[in-house]
Amino acid sequence: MLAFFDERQRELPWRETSDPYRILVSEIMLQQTRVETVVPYYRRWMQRFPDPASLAAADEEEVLRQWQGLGYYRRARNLQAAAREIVERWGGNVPGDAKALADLPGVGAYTAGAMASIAFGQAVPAIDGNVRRVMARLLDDPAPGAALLAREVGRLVDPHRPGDFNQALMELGATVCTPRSPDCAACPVSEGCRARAAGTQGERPRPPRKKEIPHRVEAVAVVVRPGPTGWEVLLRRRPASGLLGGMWECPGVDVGPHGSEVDEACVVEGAQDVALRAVMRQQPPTEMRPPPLLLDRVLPAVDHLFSHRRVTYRPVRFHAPAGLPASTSVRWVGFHALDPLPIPRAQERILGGAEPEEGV
DNA sequence: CAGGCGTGGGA
DNA sequence: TTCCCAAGCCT
Repeated sequence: MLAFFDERQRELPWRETSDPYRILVSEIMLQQTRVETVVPYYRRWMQRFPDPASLAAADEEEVLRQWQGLGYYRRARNLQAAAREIVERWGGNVPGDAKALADLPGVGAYTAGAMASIAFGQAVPAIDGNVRRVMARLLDDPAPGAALLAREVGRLVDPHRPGDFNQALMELGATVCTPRSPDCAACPVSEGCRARAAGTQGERPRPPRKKEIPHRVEAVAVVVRPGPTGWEVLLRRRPASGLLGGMWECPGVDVGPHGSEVDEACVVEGAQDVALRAVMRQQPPTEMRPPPLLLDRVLPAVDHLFSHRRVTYRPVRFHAPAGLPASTSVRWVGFHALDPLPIPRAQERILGGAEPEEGV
């Protein structure tokens, strides 16, 4: 495995350093995310947040902005929380103790093992999806449990080069022992592979049963108004927890399952309703009258697939008068001043086709 | 332990 | 188009 790694490992930016912080950032970014996707994010991140102190001191909004497009945004919040813990509790140095690592927010069994072995040279296993698949095939076990995997990999890990060994196992899974059509001819350990001997490598590990993902329709209010430098749009910030936590978006509301009787009138009504709610929030409840929102037009639908649900956004554009106030969770932002705000992909697509053509 | 939690790329 | 993911973690 070590010879395989020495010969076949890919050149990756986080393999050019021994800085535990940099390795931590790469591990968090790589959770459920492709290497090719991570590389540019990693480079930009290291430019902006080169050490735990700079990350700890940053505005959370900028942290999320740097993460924009990577997905699973809780990782970004957790990473900043981890940086703050590293600064305050560990003097700015990532702790090398496996227990202390696992206590950091966003660091679970895999990441703690990866950090302990790769960054600190400890002979512990690091079991991710690749390793699970490789071991399931080597053992010809359709569903190896966590305890068995930890035991077996822990027994195999090289005490002199634990980090390289763990990465070799992952690299093998990523480039040779792939989920579909594994290249057994190129595998350095195919002779000891029980699934290969039995011809069952295509069935290991057993694929998990897939669940039906719900498809919802969401009415979206694109409320625009003339501003000093062009059109502005009303955005609200999502709650810190849950889907797209802390990201900014046009106000939207679920109006039912896709395929049901969701007609255009229903969409317009839902959008207007949620727009008014966003504008009215944090208003003096007494003399505030609902502001006039002029229906402009229904914009093209945007279909988006999340990890666990599918959403068809039905944006409707309204014009609002000047002078409506903002708050901590509601802002008016120029279409050409969206840069600093963390905005999810689907919202980018909605906003991309939402700016009025006419001048102010 | 099941389910929530993003995104983009390849088959 | 549709499906399957890809270096998991948290509740």
